[in-house]
Amino acid sequence: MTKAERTRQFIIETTAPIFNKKGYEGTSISDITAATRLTKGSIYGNFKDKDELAAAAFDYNLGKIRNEIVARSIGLKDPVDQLLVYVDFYGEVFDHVYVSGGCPLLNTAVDADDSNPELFSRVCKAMLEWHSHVRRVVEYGKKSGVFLAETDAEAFADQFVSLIEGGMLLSKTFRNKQHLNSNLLFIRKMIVEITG
Amino acid sequence: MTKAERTRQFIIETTAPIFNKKGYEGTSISDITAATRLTKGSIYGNFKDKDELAAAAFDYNLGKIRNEIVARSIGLKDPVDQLLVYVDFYGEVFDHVYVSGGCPLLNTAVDADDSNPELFSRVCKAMLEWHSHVRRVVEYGKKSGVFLAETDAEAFADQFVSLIEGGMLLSKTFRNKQHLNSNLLFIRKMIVEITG
DNA sequence: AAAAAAATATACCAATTGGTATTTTATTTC
DNA sequence: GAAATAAAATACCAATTGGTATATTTTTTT
Repeated sequence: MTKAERTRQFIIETTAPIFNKKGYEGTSISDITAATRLTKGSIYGNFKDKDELAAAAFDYNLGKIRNEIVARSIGLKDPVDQLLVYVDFYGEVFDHVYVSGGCPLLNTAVDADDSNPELFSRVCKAMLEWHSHVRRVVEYGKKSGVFLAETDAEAFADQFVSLIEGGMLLSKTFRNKQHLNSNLLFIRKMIVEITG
Repeated sequence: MTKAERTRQFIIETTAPIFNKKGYEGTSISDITAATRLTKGSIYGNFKDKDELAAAAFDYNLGKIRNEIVARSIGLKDPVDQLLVYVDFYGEVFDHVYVSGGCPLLNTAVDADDSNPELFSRVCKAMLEWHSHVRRVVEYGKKSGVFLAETDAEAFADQFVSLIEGGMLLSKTFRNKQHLNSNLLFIRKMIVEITG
C-alpha cells in the first residue's frame, strides 16, 4: 500500500461518518479539511472533486454493512438462518450505526435523490440488491419446502426491508432502540409464520 | 387577509415543495427568490430568517397531511375504520406526494437531525403524535372488544408507521408505487388479524 | 545519497451564501 | 385623494463555497 493509497483511504474513513451525518451536499470541503487535518491541495490531489469523495464515502459506509452481512451468511444453508442474519445484525449494530449518523442507505436515499443523480443510482442499486437478496432467499425457501408455497416473496421483501428501515427511522428519531427491536421481533414472527 | 399575510402565505406555499425536495439547508435564498419571483427584501420583510421560513414550510407540508387525516377521521367510531384512514390516504396520495418530494416527515427526520435542532424537534413531535394516535386507537379497540386483548398496541404502532414510511422510501427510491401498496395491503391483513 | 516522481501545502480565484440598511413603490387609513 | 404606513426592491456586505495553479515538501526509485 503506497502513501497515496493510505491517505486516500484515511480521507474516506475519516469523512464517511461526516457525509452520513451532514449529507453529501451539506458536507463542505472545509468540514473535510478540518476533520482530516489535511489541506485542500491534498484532498484534491487524491480525489477529482467532492462528488468523487462523496461516492467513495458512501461506498465505504455501505461496504462495511455489506461485508458484515456477507461474512455472517457464509455457509448458511437454511433460509431461516439467512434471513436472521439481517435481524441479528441490525439488532446488534444499532448503537454503532446511531453514532455514525444512521443507516447510510436511508440517509442517502432521502438526500441524494434530488441533488446527486450519480449517488442516487448507487443507492438504488444497493437497495435493489438487498431487496432482491431477501426475495431470492424466500424463493429458495419455498422451493426447498422450508417456506409455505403460497408465500409472496416480493411482498415479504417489501415488508422485511420496510420494517428494518422504518425501525431505524423511528429509533433514531425517538433516540430509543426499542422501536427497531420491536420490528425485528415482528420479523421473527413473520418468518415463523411462513415456515410450514 | 392583508397583503402581507397573502404574500407570506404565497411564499410558504411556493417554497414548501422546494424545501421538501432539496432539504432545509440545501434550499438557498436564491432558490426561494427564483421560485417566488420576489426579492430578498420581500422575503426578509416577511420572515425573520431562513430558519423561520423553513419551519413554516415544514408546518405547511405536515399540516396538509394532518388536516386531511383529521377530516377523514371525523365521526368514525370503529377503530378499524380509524386505522384504515391512514391506509386509504397513503394509497391515494402517493403520486401527489411523490412529485412534491416525498413524505415531509421522512425527509425532515433524515436531514434535520444534525443541522437544525428546532426543525428536528418539530419532526419528533409530529412523529410522536402519529405513533401515539395509532397506539391509542388500538388501545381503544381493545377496550371496546373490537381488537384482541393480547394485542401489543405499542408494537402495532411501530409496525404501522414503519410499514408506511418504509413503503414510501421503497416506492420513491424504485419509482414504483407497488412497494407501498404491498405494505398497505399487509397492514390491512394485520388489522384483520388483531380483530377478534 | 541523488534524482525523479509523487504527494501535500500555499495562495489565490470567481461565484454564491445568508443577511441588512436604505430607497422606492404600493397599500391603507383618514 | 392626500397623508401615513406598510411592503417590496435595490444595492450592498462579509464570509464561505468548490476548485485551481503553483510552490514546497515527502516518498520512491535508482
